[in-house]
Amino acid sequence: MRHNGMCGALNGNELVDFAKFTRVVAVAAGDVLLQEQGPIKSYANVMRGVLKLTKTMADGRQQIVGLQFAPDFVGRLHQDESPVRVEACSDVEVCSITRNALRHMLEENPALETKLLHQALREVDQGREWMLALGRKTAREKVASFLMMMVRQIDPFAESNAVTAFDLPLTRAEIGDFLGLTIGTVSRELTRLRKARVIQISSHRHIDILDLEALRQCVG
Amino acid sequence: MRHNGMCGALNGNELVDFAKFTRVVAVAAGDVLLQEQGPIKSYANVMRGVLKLTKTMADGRQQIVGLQFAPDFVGRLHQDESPVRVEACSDVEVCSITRNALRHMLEENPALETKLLHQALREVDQGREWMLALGRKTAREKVASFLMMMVRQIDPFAESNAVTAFDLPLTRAEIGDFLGLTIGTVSRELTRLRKARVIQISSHRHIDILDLEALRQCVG
DNA sequence: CGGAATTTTGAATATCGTCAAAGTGAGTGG
DNA sequence: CCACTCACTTTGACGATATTCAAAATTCCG
Repeated sequence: MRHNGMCGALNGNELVDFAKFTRVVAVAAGDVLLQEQGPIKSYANVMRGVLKLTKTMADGRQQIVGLQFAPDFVGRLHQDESPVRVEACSDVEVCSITRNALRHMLEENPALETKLLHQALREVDQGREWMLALGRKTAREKVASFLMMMVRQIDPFAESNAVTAFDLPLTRAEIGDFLGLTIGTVSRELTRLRKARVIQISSHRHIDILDLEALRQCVG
Repeated sequence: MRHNGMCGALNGNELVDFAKFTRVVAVAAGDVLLQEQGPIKSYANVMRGVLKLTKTMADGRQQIVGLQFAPDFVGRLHQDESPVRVEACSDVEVCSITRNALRHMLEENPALETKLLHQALREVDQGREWMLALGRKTAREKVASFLMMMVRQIDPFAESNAVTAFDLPLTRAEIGDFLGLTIGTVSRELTRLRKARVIQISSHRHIDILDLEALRQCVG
């Protein structure tokens, strides 16, 4: 069920080519892979860690418009400038490939384009899901939806009674930038969920889901 | 510069095939082409008119997550259920094609997949642009951004001093659903822009842009 | 011309933002 | 190992923006 990145479209020989053209790059938390409206010198695949895609207004207001996990493809195809800033939320490893090498691989390997189309369509769907949250959900529902998204990232088929635990890849400020809320509201709503015994929070980053069904109710 | 739909990828013979597999369908304002989570029996291209893509919550709250104009492709590829409801805002003509016929055409014609990838990437970009608006812009900025979007739909390169006029394809309620606002707030902000002599409104639907530069200032 | 639908406008309210202060935890260096 | 610092988070009081609900006005269409 889970998609498996560029490499999944390749056979033996192609994987050899792939290895020739790509290299693994370590990216530290906070490093910027692409600037908003900056040139796209290379593309990449996330191997490990979390990237955030952000858009910023002239006065500094910021919105996270996407999160990328392994094995997502990174970079805007068929465009010279990146429409978003791409920044590492955690330490990240990516598999980097130059524009030319990618173009070459696309020519050799039509299945790769199909792969990329699939990811683009998934990103469209995800974006629309979040548009509903941003436009119509309350702060409480937004925070609950975000937590549900994290749960699904761990276990797409989590049972209602499952107890899940994970570390948030984002700070409170980043969660706010993702949900269109301020840091204060995010913190208040998390506290509220904690006091309602829906979640448990350890050292700010670690979340235990105590009542997944209750969380589901909260998403609206 | 302007993209030209599925047909642009086809040569003479392929266009003949295309005509065999597709048929022009008239869709009245308010008609639903696809239900949210409904089956996708066919795909289409918008030939004329405006479609809205919406998502709805259990309690009826609604969000427009996309608008489609000619010559956009309609329908979620590689998925059996539509993630959005697709409804005609105005009387619309589409060029309809069955799933099987489209699959056949994609097999025959690799350039078509490239076309569809291009559109998907554009939709990702548009979605992200609106996520910024939904999450971070004020009501005033949202309404101004919407009007700017309409202007660009007419004339992508409108000059600062150009005087543009158009009919809104959406009701106030739909504009609200698009911007994550209530009908009242939309109306108030339009009134405000009118009183500031940035726009002029005739019979609710017709808009004259009196001061495009001022409108640009308002988008944030 | 008349009735329905849509839009505008107003008053009161709720939600979330702002600003500031206090609290917590991770990392550093003694 | 402890103390210190810095960044992040929590919490509180207050205020602004957008919502709700309702009534009046406008436009559309038969």
